[in-house]
Amino acid sequence: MDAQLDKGYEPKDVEARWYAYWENQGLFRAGESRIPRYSIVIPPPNVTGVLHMGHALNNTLQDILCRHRRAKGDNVLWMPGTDHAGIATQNVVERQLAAEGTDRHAVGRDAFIERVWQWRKQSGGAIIHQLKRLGASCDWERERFTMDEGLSLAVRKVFVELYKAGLIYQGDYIINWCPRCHTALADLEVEHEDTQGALYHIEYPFAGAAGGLVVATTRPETMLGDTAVAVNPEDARYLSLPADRVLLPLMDREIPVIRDGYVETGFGTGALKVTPAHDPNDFELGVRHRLPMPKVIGDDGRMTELAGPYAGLDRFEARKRIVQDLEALELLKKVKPLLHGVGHCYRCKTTIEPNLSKQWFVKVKPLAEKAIAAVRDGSTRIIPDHWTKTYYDWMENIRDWCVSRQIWWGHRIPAWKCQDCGAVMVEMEDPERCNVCGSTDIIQDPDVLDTWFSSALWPFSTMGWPEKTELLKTHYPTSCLVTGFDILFFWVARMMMMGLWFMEDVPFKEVYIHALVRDAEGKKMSKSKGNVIDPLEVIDKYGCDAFRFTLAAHAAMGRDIKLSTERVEGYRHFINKLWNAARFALSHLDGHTVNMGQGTPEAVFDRWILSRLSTVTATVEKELAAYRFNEAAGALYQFVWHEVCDWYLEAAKPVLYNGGEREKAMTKNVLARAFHDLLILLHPFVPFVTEEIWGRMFPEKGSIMRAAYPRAVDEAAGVLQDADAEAEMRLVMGVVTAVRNIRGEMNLPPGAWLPVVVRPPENPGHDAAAHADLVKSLARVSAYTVGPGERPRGAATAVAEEHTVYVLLEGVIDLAKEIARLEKETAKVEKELVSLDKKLANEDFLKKAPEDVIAKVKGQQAELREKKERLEANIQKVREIHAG
RNA sequence: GGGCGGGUAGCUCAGCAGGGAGAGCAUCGGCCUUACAAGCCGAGGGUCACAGGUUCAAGUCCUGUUCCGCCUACCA
Repeated sequence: MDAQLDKGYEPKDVEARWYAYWENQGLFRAGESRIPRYSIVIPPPNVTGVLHMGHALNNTLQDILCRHRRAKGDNVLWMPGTDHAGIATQNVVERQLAAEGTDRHAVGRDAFIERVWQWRKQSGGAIIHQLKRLGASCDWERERFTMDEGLSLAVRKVFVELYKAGLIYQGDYIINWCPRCHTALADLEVEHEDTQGALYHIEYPFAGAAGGLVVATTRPETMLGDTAVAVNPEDARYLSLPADRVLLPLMDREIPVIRDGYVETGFGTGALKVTPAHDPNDFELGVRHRLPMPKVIGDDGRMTELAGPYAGLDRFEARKRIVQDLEALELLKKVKPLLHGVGHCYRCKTTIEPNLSKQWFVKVKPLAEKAIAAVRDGSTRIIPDHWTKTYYDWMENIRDWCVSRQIWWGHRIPAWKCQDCGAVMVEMEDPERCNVCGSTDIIQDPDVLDTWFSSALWPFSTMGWPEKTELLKTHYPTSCLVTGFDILFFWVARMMMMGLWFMEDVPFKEVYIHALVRDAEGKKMSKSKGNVIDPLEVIDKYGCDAFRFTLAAHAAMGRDIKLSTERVEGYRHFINKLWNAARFALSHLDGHTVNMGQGTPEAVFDRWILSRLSTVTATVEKELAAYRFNEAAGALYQFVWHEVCDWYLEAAKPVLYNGGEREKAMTKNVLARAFHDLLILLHPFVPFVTEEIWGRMFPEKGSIMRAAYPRAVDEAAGVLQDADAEAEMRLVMGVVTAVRNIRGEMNLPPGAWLPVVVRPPENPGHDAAAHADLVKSLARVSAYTVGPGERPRGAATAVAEEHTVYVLLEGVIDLAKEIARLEKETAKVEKELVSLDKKLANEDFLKKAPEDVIAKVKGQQAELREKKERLEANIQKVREIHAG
């Protein structure tokens, strides 16, 4: 491998090459040891899915955690896979069939399912490849699919056991029906959207009396299925009515007027038409008042034969016709525009039809109780904490979960019904005859289970449950779940319930809920808005590492990420900066036998960078442990760019170029050590570029993934921070910055070498002269004099770290300009000083504030006073010269 | 209706346990200084949404107001 680096970092081939290498070397494989172990199960993307920003963020964060723990020596399992996405996948294949001019009914159930498997084989794995492009270090050899044999067995066992425990039942209830997908949906799967509709006021004439009751509805077409009109028993308007029955218009059917406290007197007319088969509340009323429940809207969204003259019409067409007909009969009294929430299918956006139907339900209360308790007692911690409340709210108000779906692709419900005696059998083994009457005329329920039913088992079904596998023993419960809040209820809550019930332990110790990725304007990305940014395009254009670092750097807790490609571009600069720093380092390290552990560094900048390195190591550790990815990324960014590149490399240059052999070797050791540790720290965030640099810099060491993680604290040496080195460097940097500042403000030619004189305070903590060479090279100083004495003539002045810095400019200096500059600086100091003086003049402050705070403020005050005095003295001097 | 999050520099956002307001980008000035112009060196820029309160001290804690976003809910 060539040790020289190209001038710019070219991610493309680097990424492909290293990913293949990692995979081939088995570096993502989970090991056997139990302790310490770290495990995460991936939120399985839909098998139909393509990688979007949500996936990219989600998996980048998981990868950072996993690579970090792996580097620290933990046995890491990152379990990958996909779910079978029942409805979505079926839709895909049905579209294929439609294109061929056929449909699933013509093809038949078995052949259709065969087609789905075929599709999955050909194009179902797309997202897995895309996750690899992202650098995800999943243990791919363990990849699972919710329709795999083992996971299907788990689903069956769970269904059978819950059924036998009385926690799964079948019944006729109102469910959410998608007429397009032709299936029931769970309450969660309905998206409510405010829609501009209308409130139609319709008169139902009294039976055998004049006048009528006016009801108000947003869905006039449901009136065909009305079996009552309800009013509030307290409603003064309706206390006595001319008749207790009304005539249902258009249907010529008499229906009763019932009285029920559910009806709001304030809404509409206070009279509610009751359609038990097509509205959840009406259904409740229907049950309470024993009303008939005719279905007038069929499963295909068309009116049924019970809809009389409207039979066969599409539900929306029927609405129009009914409104027209009512108008003609002069029974339509009013139409008022109304903005109201309308449910839509989360898969196809079709308007949901509440429909009476026989479905399977999970009785979730008993499961939810355990799930609530586990979070309350801290067995599982939700981060950030405020989601805990949302979790409780939902769990505490949970309603039974409709799990049957009228589609073909999914886990078939293991229930058989005897056609002779009606007995229902739910068993692990397919029954051959009725276990009550012995009849062989038994039929399996045609429905399949909600995909989320199988996803709920993911943390243990992927590890081989119901077998008691080694993997389960080692890695369940998992350490952490990383996910977006959009599936907190769909998935997280349900995993908690199932995990606790079947494994008798939580599925994960911690749940980290991350933000949503939005577009630059803060809008949710969606295909229909056309504002989606394709992660793969971003990776192609800017490189995977730049993209990952952008995501990590913006993954602040509890806040959404507004992503734009400009930002990624900015972080590409960072990657390039790192690359070029490494290029520089390599040009000096190449051929040098590095003894990183040998010798004690002497040069102040060497000691300083190692001290800073230990600080950033500790910071990364602390922030990652708290899921503050942005803080960890920010600390690394700051360190690489503004400490290593801006100061360390520049400080090291004179030695590296012109130093003696011994000091050169020492600095090279430190340079190598700094990169060694830094690359390891950065690797979880930017795996590719770090591995590439590592390979060139330490070719004998193999993959960076096998390297020993740096320590923030050394057991033997204790704290690795070097306070003296840091203080000395602060002084050097202060003087250098002061000189540069003067150079800039006075518009001096940047190339010019300037003489500088430094007047130290009476008791300087460190000798400013000690690092004269450093100051000279960093600030382009020709002659550097430190010591007491008069103010030099014709000098520009600055104060740094209690030292007065004079840049000698005799002959060139514009004295008026210098006075202005110093006055500006003084004003700044004064402003700060005023607030400190005020604070210290306050007796309450002195009495009540903690001592360390007072000491700190006093110190600051003294420092600023000193600085102010020095500045003022110099203004005075310059004035004298100016005047004279 | 209920809940949650947010309003800090021109933009995007940090600010974790109250103690001298920060970063990146953008802007302005100066530089092709032998790792990097995807760069270097400087500079300017904020009534921390508004109003009260607690405190020696509030961007940070409390109350209210307002605006924005999201989730949730059976007023047809």
